[in-house]
Amino acid sequence: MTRPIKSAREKRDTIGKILDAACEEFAEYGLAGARVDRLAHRAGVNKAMIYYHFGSKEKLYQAVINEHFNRIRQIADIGDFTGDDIETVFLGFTEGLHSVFVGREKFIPVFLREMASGGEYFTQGMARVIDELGLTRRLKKIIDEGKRQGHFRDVDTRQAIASFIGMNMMYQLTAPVFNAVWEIKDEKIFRKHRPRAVVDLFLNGIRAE
Amino acid sequence: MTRPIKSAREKRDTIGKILDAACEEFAEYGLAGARVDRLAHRAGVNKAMIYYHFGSKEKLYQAVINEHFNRIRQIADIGDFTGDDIETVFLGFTEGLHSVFVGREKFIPVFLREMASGGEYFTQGMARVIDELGLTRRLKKIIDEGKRQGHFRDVDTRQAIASFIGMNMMYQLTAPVFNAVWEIKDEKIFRKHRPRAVVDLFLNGIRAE
Amino acid sequence: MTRPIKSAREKRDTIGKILDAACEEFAEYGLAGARVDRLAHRAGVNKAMIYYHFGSKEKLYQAVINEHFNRIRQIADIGDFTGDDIETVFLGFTEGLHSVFVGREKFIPVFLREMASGGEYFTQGMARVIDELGLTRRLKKIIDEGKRQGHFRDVDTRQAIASFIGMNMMYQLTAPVFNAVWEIKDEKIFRKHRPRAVVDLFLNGIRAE
Amino acid sequence: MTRPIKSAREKRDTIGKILDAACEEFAEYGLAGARVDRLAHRAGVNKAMIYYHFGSKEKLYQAVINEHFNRIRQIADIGDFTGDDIETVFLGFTEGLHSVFVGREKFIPVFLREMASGGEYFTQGMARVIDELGLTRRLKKIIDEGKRQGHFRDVDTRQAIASFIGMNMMYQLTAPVFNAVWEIKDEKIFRKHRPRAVVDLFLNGIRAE
DNA sequence: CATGAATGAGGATTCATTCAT
DNA sequence: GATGAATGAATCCTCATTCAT
Repeated sequence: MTRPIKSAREKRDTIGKILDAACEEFAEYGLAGARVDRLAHRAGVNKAMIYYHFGSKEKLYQAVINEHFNRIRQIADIGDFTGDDIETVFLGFTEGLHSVFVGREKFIPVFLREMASGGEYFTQGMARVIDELGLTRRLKKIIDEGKRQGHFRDVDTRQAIASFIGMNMMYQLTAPVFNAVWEIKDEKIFRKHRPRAVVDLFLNGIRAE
Repeated sequence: MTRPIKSAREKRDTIGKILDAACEEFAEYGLAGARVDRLAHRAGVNKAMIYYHFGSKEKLYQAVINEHFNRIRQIADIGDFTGDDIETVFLGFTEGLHSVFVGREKFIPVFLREMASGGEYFTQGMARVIDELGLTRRLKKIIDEGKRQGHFRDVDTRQAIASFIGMNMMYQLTAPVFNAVWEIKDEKIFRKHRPRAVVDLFLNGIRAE
Repeated sequence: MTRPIKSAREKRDTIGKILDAACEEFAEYGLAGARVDRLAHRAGVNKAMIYYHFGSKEKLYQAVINEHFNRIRQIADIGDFTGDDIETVFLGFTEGLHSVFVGREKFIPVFLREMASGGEYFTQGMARVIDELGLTRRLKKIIDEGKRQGHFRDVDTRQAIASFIGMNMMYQLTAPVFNAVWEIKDEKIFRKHRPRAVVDLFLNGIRAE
Repeated sequence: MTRPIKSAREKRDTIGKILDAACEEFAEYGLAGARVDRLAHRAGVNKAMIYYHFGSKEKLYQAVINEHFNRIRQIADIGDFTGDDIETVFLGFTEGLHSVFVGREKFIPVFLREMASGGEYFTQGMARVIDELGLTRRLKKIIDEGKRQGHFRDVDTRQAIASFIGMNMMYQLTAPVFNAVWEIKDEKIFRKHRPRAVVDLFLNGIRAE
């Protein structure tokens, strides 16, 4: 006789609904501006459930961030970025960097605000995740290798990485403002062409003649 | 009997103290998280004075942003970015972009948070200021010119600009996290070398062989 | 197939565990301060069980008090306080008064708090229990008798009773504070000697020379 | 030109009103049962003022207790309890003990509940206050002296003190219940006669024949 | 009986803003 | 202009109680 127990899926439902609503709420208003009432309403759950499952607004906030870190981790193996064609390799990196927010655009404002407050927890989490993704090591290795083999000019590797990351992330993070300022009206197309444009510029920038 | 009247300098003092404290407070906590009590304490003035001079927390916030926009404007004419040497010209742009926050590092978190919330007021302000600086037009003009004269490859001008801005701004905006993630310990030196590295990479990236 | 049914003993176990935990919880925090969650945790039972068995926090509270009244009643006949030796008789009273809390020290704070709130239910319950014990009548009778027979001075009987009760109960009820204030470090010994000291003082106090 | 500043009296007014209302509220409901809303209403002040002046419900509670301690201290010198007539001396002690709550009957339930919860702060406060009053030392000294001079029997001094305190305090603290249980209907008269009755019983109890 | 989740009515506390002086 | 106190509308969080299984 099987006692019908709330399935894992149903359980996740309430918690999941809260997490989704939380990400939206925090994205729109920030931790301080988020209202638990509104958040609960958004999630369609009783306010007290938030405290039952997460303890406090802050802990819920961290849960949202953790959840995102975990999702990033799952992207980790999207490609191992190896291969003969250097262009393909860097396109791989670019895709990796872009995929961090794809499908989770809601998280971008949360990300920016965390940057703004420079929270320990977030900084460390980012460092850990990026380390796990191996981005740092792989990028460095490939560029250093290229320099040694004479394919790349003798640029400062760290500066090159900083530029590569900046080229890739900045538009993603600031698209709304960027579009307004630079009057980009065909955002979709612009986004589609972006990876190739970035890799093209970057590789030509460091390639030895 | 002389009624002691506060001098104009002293007057500005209170307002100035409030603005400075406000920038810090908003930087650390954001608009929603900022506390008028704490802000007043920081500024060393009575809380009611804030309302006397600025009317409300939000208006004070806008005053802080406006003040920053005005400072940027004053940098506008730092150089007209003309000259024969293309490298010098782009170094000029880079300096311009960097100077936006130099000496106003406290404002960066405010900036990031505004990016996050995508506030109309801020977006429009940014657009206006950048337009006034002529950054857009000048950059576009120079790149297009270069392409026409055959100095530059036939890259997508807008993508190139997006990359150039990203290279320049990203590190500035996210230095604390970036340093942690990429283990940059000599930030000062790294920052000093950054403009040259950026311009070098960018120009090599778009230059025709 | 035998359906396993909880035995009466096990049944009592849950109810008993709840009552014990309740006494502790109410003792430490009072009715208003008691938390049903914590109480359930203390008892090691599911919170809903408390409502299943007792209906509400208040009813559980009354159950705790009732249980204590019942225990007092069972002590009632510990002695019938008769006999020739007046000292033995009063020692009997003293023992009776002391036994009210012996082995139920946890109940003392509940008792004090009830005193504080002067609840009808409790006051009446106390009156009934004490009446059943016959304390009032017997004490009064013995003292009045003693006065008539010339063994006792012509003291005000009610005042004498109030003093006798006070001497007996006050230390019991306030031992922790009393010990701290009067620096009593050998509480055990002090308690052991207390009954004799009380009876000795009291009888000498009312005895005719 | 005198700037009219809120007088000390007026200042005390709000704080004083809160303290008075708090004593009542805490007396009736205890710390946990007290409601800040109701308390504020009782005091006729805005709820936020409680937090402005006291910080939290708990701190207000401590303020109430402290205030009472301070009042007790001010009674300290009501008499120096010296003189030839031993009866007068002990009447002095009795008055001292009674005066602790006279005019502050509202505080008694607070006192009882503190006894119940055995809070460090309270216990220590009581010890300190009583020490300052010199009750302990004086009582002990007088009884020991009396024993040495042969006026008193060789009773255990500490037990005698415990009895004396019990006789004096118990009725005060538990009057409502005591009256109900022992059917005391003329409380006023009973109270008036109490000090003499107590001293009479006590002195006869320890006096050498 | 037992359990984990759910609910709704509070309850403590905060905070932008205003007022009297 | 400057100050400390006052105000009222939130806002976070708790808790007794109930429900579905």
